[in-house]
Amino acid sequence: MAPPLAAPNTYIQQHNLVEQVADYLTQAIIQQHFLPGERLSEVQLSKDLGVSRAPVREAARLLESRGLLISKPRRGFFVRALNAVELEDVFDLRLCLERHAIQRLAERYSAEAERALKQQVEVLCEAAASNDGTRRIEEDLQFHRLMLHCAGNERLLRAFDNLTHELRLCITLITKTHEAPDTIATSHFKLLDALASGQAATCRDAIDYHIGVARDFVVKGVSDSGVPLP
Amino acid sequence: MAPPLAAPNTYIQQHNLVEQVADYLTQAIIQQHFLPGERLSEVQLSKDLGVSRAPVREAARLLESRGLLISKPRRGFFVRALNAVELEDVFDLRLCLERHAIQRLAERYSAEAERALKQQVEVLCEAAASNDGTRRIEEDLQFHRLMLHCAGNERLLRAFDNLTHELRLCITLITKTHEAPDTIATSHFKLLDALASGQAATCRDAIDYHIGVARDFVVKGVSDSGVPLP
DNA sequence: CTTGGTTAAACTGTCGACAGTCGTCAATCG
DNA sequence: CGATTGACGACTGTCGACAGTTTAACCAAG
Repeated sequence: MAPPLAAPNTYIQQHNLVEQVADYLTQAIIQQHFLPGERLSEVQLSKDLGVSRAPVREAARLLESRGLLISKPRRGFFVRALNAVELEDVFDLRLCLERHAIQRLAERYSAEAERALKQQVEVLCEAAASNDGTRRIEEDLQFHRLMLHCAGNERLLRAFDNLTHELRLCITLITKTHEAPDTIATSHFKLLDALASGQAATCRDAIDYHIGVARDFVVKGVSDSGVPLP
Repeated sequence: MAPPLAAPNTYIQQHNLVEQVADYLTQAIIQQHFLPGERLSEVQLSKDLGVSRAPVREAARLLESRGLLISKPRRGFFVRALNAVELEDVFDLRLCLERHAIQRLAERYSAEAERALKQQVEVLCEAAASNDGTRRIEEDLQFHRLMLHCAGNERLLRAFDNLTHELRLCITLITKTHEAPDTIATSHFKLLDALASGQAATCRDAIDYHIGVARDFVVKGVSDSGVPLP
């Protein structure tokens, strides 16, 4: 998939224009083809994608609700730029959600859930060994998403998905940096061990450490590169 | 404010049509002028409100992102109907968020925050003594919103706001039932006491009990009236 | 060279219209 | 009599256009 468009109407084809435009915009933003703080022109996007402004506007509103864009009245839509405080808040909320999820999951841990999670860790390990930074991160998020799914609260999962959309805003900044594959493997197996133990405190400690490492990693990646302040 | 419209264009006046339509729809839904599961006709709404379909569609998408509406492709927008499981999930997530918030707040509890919360409890007590069921609930929610605000994580507050939108879906069902004013007062003062104690465990127990009571109250109210299943 | 005001271009917010699709209802067939 | 199919009607998805506002450029004055 290659968002930046030369000739009009290469991707957008038929129905569900809103969803297609939203996907296009999402990819373009997380791949930083649109920079944080940049203004998106509705007419320009319409021309580039070969659609009218209506689906573009609705897609933009969708992304606004996901925190990828912000709209200023009579000004248009801008790519969201996370500052340090907001990034801290995002990880704090992620900690909140995952703590709760791992506790709920521990209460109802099944062989089926364990099997699914182990399988995803294997997929993640395989991705971790590759050079595709984006895939590595996506599979990592997918593991956590699966964990929240197995926790059995769909609403909790939705909140997590909303959060990951914002996470992806600054994910490209860390796709370059490699984390050792075995580090990733052991770090996730520790979560599985904690779940298998069934101890609430063990689970909490495990997820606290896990998210803490991830947060430091992203914060470091962001501060190492040039970044925003709204 | 009285959403159900007889003559066209009584409320909607000038700019910010999307927001105005969204407010109108929100009020109409939580006051059950549109019933759960009911289909909303874009053209009908356009006629009633005296605006075109574009702002109606965008407002509907906004409410969809808040969980008040759901869209079925080529079918339109429908008022969301929460079933028992989803309601349980909502309160579980609320517990998750408020547990985290009260812990964070306890870590940074200031005289200023205490004053603001106490003031809101007083407002709530006054509302509790009144006969306005909706106001009673809104002031209750406002107290919790203030608590999350004082916790210092804007993203956490946003997640809570999203959740309360869904809560309002079934709030009208319990506005009729009275909870004794002194019960409401003491129940919230207990939260303040827990915060003042600075003990994490005390705070957690207090919020667990508080949310548990609220959940039982709503669940009972819902099961007492006729209700949904998607 | 800077600064202030004025004008023009570009853009957003909104509107009405058209085409394709889905649901409904009635007529027909088994 | 029940099921199937066809046409009709209503509605959504999308489009191009207009009006008001914001932004940008340009010119003139200090």
